[in-house]
Amino acid sequence: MDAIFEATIQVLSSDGLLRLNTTRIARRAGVSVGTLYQYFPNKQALLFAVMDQHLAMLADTIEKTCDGNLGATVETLAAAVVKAYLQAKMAQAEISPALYRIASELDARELIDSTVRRSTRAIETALSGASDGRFVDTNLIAQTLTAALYGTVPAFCHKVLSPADGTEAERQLTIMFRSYLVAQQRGIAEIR
Amino acid sequence: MDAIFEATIQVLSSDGLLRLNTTRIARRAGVSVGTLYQYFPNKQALLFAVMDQHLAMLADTIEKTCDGNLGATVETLAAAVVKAYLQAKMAQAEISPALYRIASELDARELIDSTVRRSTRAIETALSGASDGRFVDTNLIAQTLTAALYGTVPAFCHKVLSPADGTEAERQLTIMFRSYLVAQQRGIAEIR
Amino acid sequence: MDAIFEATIQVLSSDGLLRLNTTRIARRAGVSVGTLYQYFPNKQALLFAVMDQHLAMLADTIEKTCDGNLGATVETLAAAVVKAYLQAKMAQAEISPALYRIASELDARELIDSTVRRSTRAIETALSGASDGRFVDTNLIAQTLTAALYGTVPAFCHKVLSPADGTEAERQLTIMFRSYLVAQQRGIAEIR
Amino acid sequence: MDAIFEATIQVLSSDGLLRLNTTRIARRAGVSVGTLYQYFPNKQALLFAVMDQHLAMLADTIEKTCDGNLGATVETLAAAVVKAYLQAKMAQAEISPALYRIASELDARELIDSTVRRSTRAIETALSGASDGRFVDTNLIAQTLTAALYGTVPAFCHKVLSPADGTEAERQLTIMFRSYLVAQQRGIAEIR
DNA sequence: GATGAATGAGTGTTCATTCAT
DNA sequence: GATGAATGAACACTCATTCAT
Repeated sequence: MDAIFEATIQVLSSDGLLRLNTTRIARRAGVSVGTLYQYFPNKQALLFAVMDQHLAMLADTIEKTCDGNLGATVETLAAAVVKAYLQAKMAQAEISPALYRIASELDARELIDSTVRRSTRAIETALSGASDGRFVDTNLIAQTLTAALYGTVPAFCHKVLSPADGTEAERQLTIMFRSYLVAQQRGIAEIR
Repeated sequence: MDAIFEATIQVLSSDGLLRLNTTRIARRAGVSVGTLYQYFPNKQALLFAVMDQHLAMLADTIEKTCDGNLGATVETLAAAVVKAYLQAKMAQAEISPALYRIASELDARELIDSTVRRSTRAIETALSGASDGRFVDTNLIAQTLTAALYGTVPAFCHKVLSPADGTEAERQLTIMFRSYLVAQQRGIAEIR
Repeated sequence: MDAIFEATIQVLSSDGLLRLNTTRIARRAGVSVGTLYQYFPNKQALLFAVMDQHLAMLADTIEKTCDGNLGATVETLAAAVVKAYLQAKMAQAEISPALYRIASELDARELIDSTVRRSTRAIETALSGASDGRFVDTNLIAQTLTAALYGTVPAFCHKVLSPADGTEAERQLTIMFRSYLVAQQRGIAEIR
Repeated sequence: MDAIFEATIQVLSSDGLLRLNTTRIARRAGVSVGTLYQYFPNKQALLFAVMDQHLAMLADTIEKTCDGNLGATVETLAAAVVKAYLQAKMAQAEISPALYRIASELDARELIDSTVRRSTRAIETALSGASDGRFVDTNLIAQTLTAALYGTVPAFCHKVLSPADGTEAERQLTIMFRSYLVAQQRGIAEIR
């Protein structure tokens, strides 16, 4: 069962999306196709489940980080979120690129949206509760950060996956997010 | 020929990746499968060509924008790049999501990398030549901006595609890039 | 055990021949597949047994009716056989169409032949012992009646299943059989 | 194309319903599966088409015979219909039993009903126009004859298929139908 | 004796690709 | 150069049957 999850990732990573078929997954998992179909009604459902698990983990990570930084400064928050997200990604380094290949295969739109919405909400809440926070449109800012986070990291992917570059990526993203948030605060100040 | 390109995009948009087969593409293009195979050695090559066209256009856009802003301030540059990239994306609004679906299908890694590299180089050159520029690691900054640009926009995709939200996305991204660049400049100042 | 028989009929009636699989039968019968296979060596044997039961019942019905009408006139006999057969069929109205679907699935040829032979023999005996009987080829006539009986009723099937039409079918078949037998008797008379 | 029709019948006859799969049909027809699927959208459609062809031929036969015997006596009509139907069946001796196996596989109900209805209507018209005809309920009688014809012959099937027995079967059925019709006419006379 | 998870051969169907016309 | 019928390998999925518990 978990073996099937694991096998799906492995096959996807090593053989690619085109060679990802139920027989191969089953063989790699050390079971028969029949067994696979006893646990998942069809291929789509399996891929969906794998996606779901990964995305839920990412959203959890961000939520926990945000919850743990209520009352902190926005700079601290930005650093914490970037760090947590990157760590989560790197912990599943092999899975991640594979999943981006699945995502399109069938309608993960809903799934992704829900993950993004959870993260956006968590970040928004954290920004609202920041010790030094004050933003005109907290929701918009949260959306922007989420998009940048979820989008930029995969774009960085091959670089990010090696520890050294991961650290560098974290530094740059943190600087970017921090300066963006500060700019938005200053924006308010300027408006006043 | 261009009809085939066009048809590929259309089929992908309307029927999805799963129903994207050569017969359908040929029919939509108003030619026979045989004809299709006279222009492209195989399906992969066709998809590759379609991808290539789109990515080359994006890289061209960024290069032109960078070339056109040599000597400008980094703030002007940031705004110009964001604006140009978004405009290019929105001009091909229908194509874009379709292509992200293709990208995984076959090894577009190389193709994407080359596009990203072209853009990174162009941005790097522009930053070096900026009237107010001075950065410790211009290349790293250019990489970060490119990743954020190429990654964040698709993540924003469904929002970005409507003109109104497109404008908002542009504003936020511009703010983010500007503040990031300024922060990096200040970083140098602080180091001194 | 009887539950399995019952379940087979039910599944066949409600889900159709294509969805008739051992797992479904077992579940409907409230037992496990394993249990099913402890009573029947394979699916074929199960279907065979179900068929057998039904056909044996039909043959029994005809035999009993024939035995009970030894010495009666051929007209009485004809009426009695038609009535008995129709009653037996209608008593198992739901089963009957289902079984005709099974029949082809596996070699029920032998089974059906044996049933038909039993019925033919019973009818032949009854005709020979009829108070007013005298036929040139009793066996041929018995065969014809059996074929007409076993064949026509299913052909009538959807109509026959409603009581009203059942009565009408009975009337017509009785008339047909009676007049056929009388014609055969008259044939002998004419030959003399 | 006709080769596929032919192959379907052959496979059905020689290998049985259970071994009737598209691959086998294609191979026997001397084409590839792909070709088969270029002419028939799916297996069901193929079987349906084969059924349709056969049933339409039977209904045609009966209609033509009835049309050709307008104004004849009911006795002549009965003999003609039985003869024509048997000839049609025997001409396709191999097909016939095979098709009865298909019939149940999927919803041929409609198809069969339509054939039966066509035949019933033709017989009814012929009875109405018979030179010596006069029946209380022509439709009911036509229905009964159709059911007896369509039902009894297959029940006779293995016997009917050899010429000698075919002749005997024809004699008996003719006697049965003739006497049935005469009995119905007499019924009217008696009522008067 | 009962269970039901595991098996894997077998099925219907699709689709990239070829090649005779 | 254009065509599109033909191909057949490959896939998702089913289900009769087994066997360890």
